[in-house]
Amino acid sequence: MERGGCDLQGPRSRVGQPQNPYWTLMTVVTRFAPSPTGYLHIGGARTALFCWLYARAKGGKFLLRIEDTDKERSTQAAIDAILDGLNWLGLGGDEPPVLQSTRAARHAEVAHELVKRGAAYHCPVTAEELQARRDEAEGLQKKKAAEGSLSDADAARMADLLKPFRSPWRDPAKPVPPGAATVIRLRMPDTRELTVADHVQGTVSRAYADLDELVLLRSDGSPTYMLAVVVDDHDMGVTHVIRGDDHFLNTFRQLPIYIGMDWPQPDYSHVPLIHGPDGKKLSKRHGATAVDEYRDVLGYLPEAMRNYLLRLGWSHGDDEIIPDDQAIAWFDLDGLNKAPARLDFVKLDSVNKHYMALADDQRVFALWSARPEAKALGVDELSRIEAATGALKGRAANLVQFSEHARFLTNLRPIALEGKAAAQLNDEARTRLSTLLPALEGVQDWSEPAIKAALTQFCEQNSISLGKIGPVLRAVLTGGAPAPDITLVLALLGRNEAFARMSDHARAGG
RNA sequence: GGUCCCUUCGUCUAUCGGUUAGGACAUCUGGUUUUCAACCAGGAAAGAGGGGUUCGACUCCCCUAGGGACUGCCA
Repeated sequence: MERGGCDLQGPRSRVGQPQNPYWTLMTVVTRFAPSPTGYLHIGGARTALFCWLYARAKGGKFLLRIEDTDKERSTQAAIDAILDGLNWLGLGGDEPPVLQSTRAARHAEVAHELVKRGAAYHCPVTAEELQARRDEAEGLQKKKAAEGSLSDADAARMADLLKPFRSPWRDPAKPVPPGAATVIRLRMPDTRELTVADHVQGTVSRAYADLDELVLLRSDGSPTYMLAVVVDDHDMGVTHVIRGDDHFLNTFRQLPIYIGMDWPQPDYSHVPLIHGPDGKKLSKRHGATAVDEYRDVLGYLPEAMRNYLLRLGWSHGDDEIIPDDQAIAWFDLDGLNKAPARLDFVKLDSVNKHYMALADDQRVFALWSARPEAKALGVDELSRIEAATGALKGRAANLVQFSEHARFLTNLRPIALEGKAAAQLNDEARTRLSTLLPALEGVQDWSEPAIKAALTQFCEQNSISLGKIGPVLRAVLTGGAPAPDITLVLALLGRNEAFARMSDHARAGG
């Protein structure tokens, strides 16, 4: 092993004096480092959750860093959207977010230090030259695909081009032409291999010879991502890097920087990406990739999202419902799965339903009232629904369904009868309904128990079961919309609305 | 093309050489019932394929197939 990698025992045996106080104290520091490309991706949210949980589980710190080194693509709006998504999920950082762009000078300083130490060198090879090399390789690949085979010369040329890049200027004896614009390039050894002991991916080795000599500092003096992550992680005292496994191979590119600077290496965990229900990498085509859609459109609760996302790729025996405190107590890196998991909205629904039922009535109502369908309603209807929230929240899997379950409380008289509800309303039923009305009119206190008592009494006096009147009542009151217990429906609608709905149909039938 | 990774019921997963391969969601059947929902009971449902190693393999090794990541002066 090339003096690095990390062992599975936790923050690596930091040989020498730890240069960072956190390591001295063995305090865990994790970070989530999104690039501001517009919104918080659901997969990123899960990664953030893992980082957050691990920090909490170990009594450490969870930090945020915005990777905005690409100024072209970074906007304040995107940064705000990501922070907003994180905050909604309750995954705010323990310190204000670090903006990577503000640290360019420090990055450059490290690049020059690496040159001084011989771990990197100035290189005048241009991006265009490199691109030409890749283009030529691609051309030969296409030729091979088209013609089935290649001449020996072409095959050799292609093999050569496909090899990891080695600049002629890596040889210290070869002086850079005076005046030439240069980048600072990382020097990769030609022999030996690097080993990473990743908590998720296991112990994986890669030959240095398979690694490109990547650019650390661009010709304009700005740092590349590969340099910036390492410097920032080091300076921020990050002990545990938990990130998407699309970065796994990048680890092998970054480790030489730690080695060149003689910095202790962090512990790595590369978690698999989330796939769509069809098993393909999650993309916009699948719908909901941005977490704000889960909140604003799909109507899920943040605690449900945390629970669901946690179970996607992590497990603790047979446990499914894992509230935050339990998650913090149980979370560990070794419970993470290696294979990508698919998003399953049906399961998310069931988890969310659980948390909706537990949630405070006022909170559920407040969340629901922010939705567009709520904004279209009048004051009476809203207060009716507010009063019904406790009875309705446990019946819906999300706020969209909550709307559906609350529909019977909105004013739509005369109620249009749907499907089975219409079938209930025959002449006999109308007549019975008409005889019921006076009995209910006698109810002084329009409350659920009083209504129930009146209904029971009515059934006894007429020697019928509730089954004879219940379905009809339900039909005229709700039109077939989902609704709870019939006495509760009467109570929730309020005396006036209930009678109005009943009268509409009682009279119509004579 | 190269390097690396992945593969247990439809889905998320348990199992860490010996189990009737367990749980959850979904699904199906039955029950309860004032529609839908909820609830209760029960059922069906899995180790990608092929070779090894072993007394014994879902577990270890190899090959194949399928999927994925990386291969930028993007992050």
